[in-house]
Amino acid sequence: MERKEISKSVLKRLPGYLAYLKSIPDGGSGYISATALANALGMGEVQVRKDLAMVCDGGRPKLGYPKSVLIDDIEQFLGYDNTTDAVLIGAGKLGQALLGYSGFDTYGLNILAAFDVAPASQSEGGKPIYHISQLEGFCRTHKVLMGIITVPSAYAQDVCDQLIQCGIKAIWTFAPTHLEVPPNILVQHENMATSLAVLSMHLQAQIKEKK
Amino acid sequence: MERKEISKSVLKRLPGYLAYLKSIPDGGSGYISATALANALGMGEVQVRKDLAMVCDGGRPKLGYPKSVLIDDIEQFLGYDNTTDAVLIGAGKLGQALLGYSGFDTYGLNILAAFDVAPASQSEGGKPIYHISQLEGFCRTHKVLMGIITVPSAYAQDVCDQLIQCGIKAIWTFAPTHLEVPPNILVQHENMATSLAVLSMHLQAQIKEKK
DNA sequence: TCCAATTCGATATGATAAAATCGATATAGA
DNA sequence: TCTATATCGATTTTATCATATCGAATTGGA
Repeated sequence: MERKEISKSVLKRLPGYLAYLKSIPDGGSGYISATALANALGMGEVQVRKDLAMVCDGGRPKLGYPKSVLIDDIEQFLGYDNTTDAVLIGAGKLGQALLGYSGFDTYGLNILAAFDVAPASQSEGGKPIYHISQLEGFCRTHKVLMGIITVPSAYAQDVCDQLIQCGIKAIWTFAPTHLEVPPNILVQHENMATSLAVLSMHLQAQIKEKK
Repeated sequence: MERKEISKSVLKRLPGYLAYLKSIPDGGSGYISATALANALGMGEVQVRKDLAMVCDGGRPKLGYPKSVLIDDIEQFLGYDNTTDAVLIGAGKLGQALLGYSGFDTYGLNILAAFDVAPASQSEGGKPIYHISQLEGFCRTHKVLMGIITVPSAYAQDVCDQLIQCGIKAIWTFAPTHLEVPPNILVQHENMATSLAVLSMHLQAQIKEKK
């Protein structure tokens, strides 16, 4: 499957398909249809089919797609097959939670080490925690391209600048603040505030409705 | 400002404006223009203006919006002024990190307690951790409407069903799996997998480009 | 062998969101 | 007081995404 331009919205749905495909047992025909996937995940079947067509070819009428091939294709497309190394800045509670989470390797993410201004606990979940001053040296020698920011908002921009200085190209931030970066750097906000906004809006609507 | 139908994409941008507005010092004219906001956050000025028009009226030509009024209006719109109570299920590392995070009260979220099958540490960051069997009683007495799921994927659907049983109307889940719920329940995925997908896609493109 | 059922793939339509354009208004400075 | 300018607010245009429709293909059973 050659690589096409893909829209971000398709990209964001792919992990969902993948998780579901992996969750169903191996028995049965070994085939899965777009229709079945759509029903299971509560989506439109056309959308699923179009999404799958982006990453995989060889869907057969009446049968669907071979499950194992489909899984492989999505994983390959998402880059789960070759791991990317990352560093994490900010070894607070959230930082340590991420550092200790063992599930990232299935997504092809490997957090090499954490950095902090006060590296209290030396090693959390097998991963080392260094002083922030060692960041640049570490990134250069390991050719790290991704940085994860879990520091308070006030320091996020500082850390962000440092990471870029170290040659980082992609930043995953949990700080609820805007980060100013050059155009070739990608910033992905894990924005809890937006999620909460959506949720509380829903609750407000529900409460209002009841009156 | 009366409440209109608002699109989800607008809703998701509002916290960003709010965070920026709060971050700038109080000095100056006390006014902020949509143009200035757009430049600061790297967005189109028309979009910002339209978004603000949804939640606030009284922008004045040549000056912009009064900053303090704007902040209040957005906060009120997002429901940050009246707190919503929530329970958290799964007191693992991530669960405890969320439980101990003190920043949620600024978003109007108040996590009352956590529940787990094995409530090892009794009380994390001042919040109690109970056994899962006490969930329903607790939710009923406190009239809790929001649940936060931080259990492994395998148990997520179970927990989700229990929460709905307890009268929960909105669910915030960190488990990377699809949840089946009745139509009146809102599920908000904090989907780390999708964020990673976007990031790793960017890195792949960058690496490819360099060749 | 033939037919019905199901699914794929492509095309067309519709909805939604972003961007551009334009006139109106109020402010600041001359 | 008058004029130039910056900003708002509304309208229109464009682009993007989601949904619906239709024909082609293949399988499984009659």
